[in-house]
Amino acid sequence: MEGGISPNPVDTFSGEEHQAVVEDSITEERAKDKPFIVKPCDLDICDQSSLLTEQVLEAPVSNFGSNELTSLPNDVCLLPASVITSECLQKVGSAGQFADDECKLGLRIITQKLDVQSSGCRVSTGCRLEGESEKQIKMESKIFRNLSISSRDGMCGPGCRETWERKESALVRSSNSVKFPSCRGHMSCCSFPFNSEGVKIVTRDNDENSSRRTQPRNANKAIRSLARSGDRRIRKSLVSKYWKTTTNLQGEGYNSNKKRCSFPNTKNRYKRQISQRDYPFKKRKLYYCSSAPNTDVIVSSDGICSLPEHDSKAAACSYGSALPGVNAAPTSATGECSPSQSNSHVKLKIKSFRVPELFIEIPETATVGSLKRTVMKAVTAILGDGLRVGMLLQGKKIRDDNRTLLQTGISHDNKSDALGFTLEPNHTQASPTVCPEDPFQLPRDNPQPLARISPISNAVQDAVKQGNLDALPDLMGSNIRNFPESDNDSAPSTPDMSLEKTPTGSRALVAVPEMREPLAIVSTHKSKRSESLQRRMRRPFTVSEVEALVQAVEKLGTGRWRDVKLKAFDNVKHRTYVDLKDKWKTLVHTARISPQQRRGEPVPQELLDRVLTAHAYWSEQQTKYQLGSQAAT
DNA sequence: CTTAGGG
DNA sequence: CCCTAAG
Repeated sequence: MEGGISPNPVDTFSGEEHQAVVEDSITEERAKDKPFIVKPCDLDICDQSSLLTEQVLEAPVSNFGSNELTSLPNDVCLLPASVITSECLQKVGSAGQFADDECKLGLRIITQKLDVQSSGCRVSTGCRLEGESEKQIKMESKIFRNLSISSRDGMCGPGCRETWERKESALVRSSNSVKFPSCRGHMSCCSFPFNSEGVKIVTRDNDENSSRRTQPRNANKAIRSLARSGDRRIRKSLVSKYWKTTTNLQGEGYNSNKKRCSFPNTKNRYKRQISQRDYPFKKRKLYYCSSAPNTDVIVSSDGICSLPEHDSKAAACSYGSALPGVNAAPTSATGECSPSQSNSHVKLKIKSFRVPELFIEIPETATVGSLKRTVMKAVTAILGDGLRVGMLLQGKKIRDDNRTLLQTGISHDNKSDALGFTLEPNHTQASPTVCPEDPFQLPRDNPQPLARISPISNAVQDAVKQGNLDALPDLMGSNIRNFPESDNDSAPSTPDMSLEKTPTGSRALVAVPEMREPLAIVSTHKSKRSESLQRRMRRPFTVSEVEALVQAVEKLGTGRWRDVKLKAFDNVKHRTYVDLKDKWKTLVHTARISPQQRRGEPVPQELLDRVLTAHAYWSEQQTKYQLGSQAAT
């Protein structure tokens, strides 16, 4: 677990001095219900020639209690970890707008934790800076520091730990170079395709493993095409979610990190991307590493109940207004905190939310200002959409908001760990925060849940899939159900409970008073931007799909994929005509090889025969046509 | 945007 | 599936 992780929080600092500073400054604000202090401050590191340590830790921190930054409307926001991303960033973001139009805004998020001294605690603070535009800024010795405090390891769930481990990634700024040792725990990859002025920002999906692309291709079309058409879309990619500066630039921590991190030669690719500025950035699977739920949730029958009664109710209600219907149920035996009603109530304790990460990839030659701006853009872009809550049960995403908890399988006697909550971007909201001329701004497309989950086979998911299923052509017949097990693309359209819809949703989260482990990390979730950068999820063709394809091709031929699409796969968003063309290609290949060499779901020989037949026929037709046209000329 | 092909 | 060149 050492992978780039500093076992001792203090290691990330230059010494006890800083530790002390942090401690002191935090003490005042320390409060259980105020795990975080989010405060935009006028931290202008641009003119500093000294180590950031001072500015980051002393100046800002000291200001917390002194109201020196009263110029900002929301200069101090106390927020629980659960909302660090949404609320915090929003606050910060909005404040930032007021703070300084010159973009000399320093965003600082300090996590307060009571157990700083406890073993396993890690202290770090996030410093997100928004800077001037292209102006080259000299800050030879500036350091960005990421600072946050985690709780005791013992209190952290797996996900939590991972989160913190990744924190180790640091950004070290020294001399004229910016290093992004983005080692993230066990993750073995980091990429820093820095080249010129390009900047990439990508938010990494926590569930990227599930290799799911949320956005239906069609939905992306506009964007993609837009991008393709040579727009000024700037591609941002991932790099490191945490930018930390270590006072000891040459410190072991840094070096070790550096060693551990390989810097894949993404230069070429980056170059290409820059030049094209349009195509989805191909994220490597290496990035997909986290599969843990975003939250540590305890659904208990053992009396754990950290939510105030009203919150519990609210939460319950927001999950489908199911409980009201269950009236006769007796109070759970262990319901110490159970509401005074006779219903069976599910008691939830959301220990914390782990939010998605924000990766930023920026050339070493980029200016500090551009980096700041980049971060700001990313943050504001996310903020614009707000967040919504997602829910996982047994690792599967629950999309049907209308189901009752019972129907979904959540009952008062549920086992813990079954539930998971996620904060997802809520793309239904308009975002007014982004500057119009912002070159980094991306079009807002459909919602992109932060957390992807693996195929959902649950009945709960069926409803979600309806859209696609319904779209299937009748020729699919009864095989309709065989279609892509998980059409996650439909997720966005699912009326997930959103913060707006569930008045108590966000409030409840905020209300959690005893957040002992502020796991929340300052980061942005995946934005539309990244969406298009992600590889689509693999969706093997089902037999029925193959049949539909074959049938369509038999009739239309092999050169009219668009028509094929329209005929047999219209409304099947995730199958593009290119996909169909590719599939036909593979079908032909499959049909030609021996059955033993075939992989995947076996395609009935009958279909393969038809494939060959149709292929031969249409090839002949094409040949004839070509010969004919040649003769004509 | 579509096609057609290579990767 | 992705990415492109071409049309």
